[in-house]
Amino acid sequence: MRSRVGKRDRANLHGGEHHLTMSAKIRVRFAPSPTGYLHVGGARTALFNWLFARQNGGVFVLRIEDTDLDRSTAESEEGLLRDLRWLGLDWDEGPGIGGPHGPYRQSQRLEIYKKAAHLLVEKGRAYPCFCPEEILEAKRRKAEAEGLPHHYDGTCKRLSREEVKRRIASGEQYAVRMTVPRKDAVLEDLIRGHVEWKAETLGDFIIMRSNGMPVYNFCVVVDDSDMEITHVIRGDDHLTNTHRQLIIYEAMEKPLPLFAHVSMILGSDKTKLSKRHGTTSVGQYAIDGYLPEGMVNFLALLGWSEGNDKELYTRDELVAGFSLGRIGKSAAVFDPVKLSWMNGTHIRQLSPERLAELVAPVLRQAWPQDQRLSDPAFLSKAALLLQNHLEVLKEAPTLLATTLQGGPPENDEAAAALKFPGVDALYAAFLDELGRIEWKREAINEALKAAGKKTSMKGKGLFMPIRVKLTGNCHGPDLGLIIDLLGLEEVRRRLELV
RNA sequence: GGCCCCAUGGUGUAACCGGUUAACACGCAGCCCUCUCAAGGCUGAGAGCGGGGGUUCGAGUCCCCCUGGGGCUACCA
Repeated sequence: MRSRVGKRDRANLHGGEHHLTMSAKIRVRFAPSPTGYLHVGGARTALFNWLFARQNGGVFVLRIEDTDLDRSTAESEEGLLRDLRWLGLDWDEGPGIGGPHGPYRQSQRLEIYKKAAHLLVEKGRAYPCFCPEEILEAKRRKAEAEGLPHHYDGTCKRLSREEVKRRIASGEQYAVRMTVPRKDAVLEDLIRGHVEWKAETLGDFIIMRSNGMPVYNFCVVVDDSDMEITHVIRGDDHLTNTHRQLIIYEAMEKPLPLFAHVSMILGSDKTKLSKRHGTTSVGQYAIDGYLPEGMVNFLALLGWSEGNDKELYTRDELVAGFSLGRIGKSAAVFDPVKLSWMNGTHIRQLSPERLAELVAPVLRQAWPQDQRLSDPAFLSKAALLLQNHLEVLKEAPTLLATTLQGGPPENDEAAAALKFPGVDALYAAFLDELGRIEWKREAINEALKAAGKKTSMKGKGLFMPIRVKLTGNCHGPDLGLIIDLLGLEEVRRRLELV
């Protein structure tokens, strides 16, 4: 299905001005830093990249940005990969897979950055800077106090070739600084449209630290360029970084990718989404029994819409319907209530067998001793009974507790149902009917009706005593399903209990 | 402070190049279905499109200003 070309779709076509599009195969990347868990914002960025790649038969690259050695951990990286896999966002190149543009961890690409930086110095687009951090800091403070823009003053740019050579030879430590051209920068962003920065907004900035480690903005450009990324789809927080990156691209004489800056996800109070707003970790949602298809569906609609009323999507439908041009500009509030609802709709779409598979471990954890929970037929029936009641898998034990365990009336209302006149005759009649049928759902319902007829009970008077006697509760799933699940022996046991 | 981005009901979104009573979904209320609870169906309340100026016969949609929120401003990513 082709989506019609709207106002914003047209913005896509501006890509023609850039060098790296049309003929080249589409290549996108998700580049998280392994300094924590995968949060929903990152997941949504990854999803948009993945959808775009899959839709266009492109390549989805996963790159680990771990140049901050202090904060990056292996566990964090593993968690990231695990959660991405859980969401079904498989990558074509990256950790665990490899690919022609590796390595895919920045910590393993140090030589590449060094080479690139030296090349820029040789070309005169960057220069060594010997200024000690403390002095720079002091100058910055002073300028700030006076309310002036605090840009690097260019001290080391004016150094003579000989002096530079001498100081390097003498082992002096130095950073590498970009020479920022006196030229305004322009970005045609696929989502934000035309964005520009005045030249004087930016001073010469560092691309290699004096300890030899590259700086983020530099790595990104070197890697995206090296990995032949055609579309950089990333968070809004990188929009202003693009100014520096544009300058680096130009200095390196590398073709530009297209950029698409996606807005942030906010918490209920419209501030940046954080732990205090509730669960933000994708891994936690997995543990809590959300479905990846529910999560993906929900995330896709946070900032994107096909332009119609459709809200419930399968993965394939998302791949088919997605377009960068229809991503909105404004930040979106993460609404866990709607996520739960949406997850529920996806649970209802599952086959009872599939739901049984998913819910089995949760139930077994709640009742490790219950033998019935290893019987697929039993689980399937349990799933049937749960299906309209679950929003999240982990609710299953609570919902099933009274059915599985039975028990005395839970409150006065339930107790009252057991005192309806003639209930003992009803139990007996019902058990009698049950005893002579072939155990099938329709037959169970027939038996229920027949017992009602025999004892002149119907409606509440018929169902409630049996329901309460069986489960101790006057609310719950369809009574026929409960009886089918429990089986004749168990039903008999519970109904005969005095 | 400087620069950049954003702004439709409580929330997510829709409203094609400006032109019907601003639509859909979540949530909320009610009704129907029903043994109950859900699910499902239906109905309703809820925004006049952050505020103010323009442009126009006509603006949520274009322009300007303001306000609010967010981001960047580092030898963090």
